[in-house]
Amino acid sequence: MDAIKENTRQIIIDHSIKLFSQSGYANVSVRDIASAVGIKPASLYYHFENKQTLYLASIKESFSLKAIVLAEVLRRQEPETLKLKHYIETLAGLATEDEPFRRLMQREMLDGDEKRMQYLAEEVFQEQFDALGMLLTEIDPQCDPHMSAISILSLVLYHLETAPLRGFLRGYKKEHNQVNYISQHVFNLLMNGLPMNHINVNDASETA
Amino acid sequence: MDAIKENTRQIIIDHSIKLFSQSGYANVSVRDIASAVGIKPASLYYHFENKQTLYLASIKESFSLKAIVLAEVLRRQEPETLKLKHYIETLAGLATEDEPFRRLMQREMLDGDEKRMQYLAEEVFQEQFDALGMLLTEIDPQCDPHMSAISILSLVLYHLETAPLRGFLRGYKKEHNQVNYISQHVFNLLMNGLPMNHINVNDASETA
DNA sequence: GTCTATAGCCGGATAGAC
DNA sequence: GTCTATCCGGCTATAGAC
Repeated sequence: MDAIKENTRQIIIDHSIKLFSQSGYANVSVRDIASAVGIKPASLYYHFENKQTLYLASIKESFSLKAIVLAEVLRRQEPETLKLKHYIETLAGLATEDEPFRRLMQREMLDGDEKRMQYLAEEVFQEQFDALGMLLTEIDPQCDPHMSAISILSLVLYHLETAPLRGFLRGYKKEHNQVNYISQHVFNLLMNGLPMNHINVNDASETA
Repeated sequence: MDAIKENTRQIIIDHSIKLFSQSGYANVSVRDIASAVGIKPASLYYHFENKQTLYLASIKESFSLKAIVLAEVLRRQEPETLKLKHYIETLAGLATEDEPFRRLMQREMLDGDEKRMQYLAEEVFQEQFDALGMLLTEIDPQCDPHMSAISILSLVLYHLETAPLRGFLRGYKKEHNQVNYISQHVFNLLMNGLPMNHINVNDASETA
């Protein structure tokens, strides 16, 4: 183990991830970060050119760590549906245990400029997104892998994203934020849809 | 003909909604808003106590308009599955046509404090959320209405939320952001689950 | 590498004329 | 109701000592 001696630069990034994800870029000052690290603001500029550079470094770091884990799950040799189940569980686990990461993602969807989006898509997510799409195509050869992949992600992540609001909505239980409960619900939905009599489905296709 | 003369207060709110949803609370200055309206910053303080008050007024205004439309759909006398189909289409339509609204929601999930969350949950969303849950319970009496309702919302809204990133991911097509395409995909998923070795895409050819 | 000190700017908000 | 003028605090970033 040689990675024990963390340098100041890494410590700064760690604190930045936490602070930026909690409050967003504009609401975190260089003073805040320096204070959290335990140095003076001026010292920060020895390690990073400016605030924006530090922010980008934080995002990159935070994102690439998760990518590795998810890619590994998709590479396993397992039956498709089981692999999907494990993927859902892993995704829910990662998103739950690392809330800062998830919030950074949410913020990027709102505030990320084109360049950053393209960078994230191509350099970070593309590979696993394709892999997930391929898995879904194996399960259903006629599916639209792009749409279906996003649907998987949405089902898992949106539950966590809306947690602050859901807590005040009727019918809320603590289990609704637990990895197992969410995974189970999502997997069931994907396997069976909303359980119902499929007799009348065609009625619903007509439009006035 | 008395509603034609919009007062300054309303004009300020309209511009605030747009600006806040585009850039977020911290990134919009009182000067920006005043400039957009065409008045001086000081004049703004005649109509609103401070920036925070103006922000809350904007949110409330923006949210309550949508609530009415969705509630109406759920009150109709229709077969359950058809009602669900219409709800999905309406939700997708609202979220697509009013992007500022959707972005304000996203931002509230990230930055809203407890008080604001509780206010939104109880005063704005509770009623329709319950109604949607009841509809889902009719479709599947054994479902968890809270989880299932969120799943519906997630499937529709997450596609739009991730649009900026998806555009750079392989397999992306323009249709993926269209109301009909999203509605159809979500409805099919809910009816049949993932392994849809099945029916139509023919119905999607309708023009809304 | 980290500090003190400070430049220079932009933010929210107020006072008071008209 | 809207204006001009201004206060004051917080922000990013830099200069230069140690």
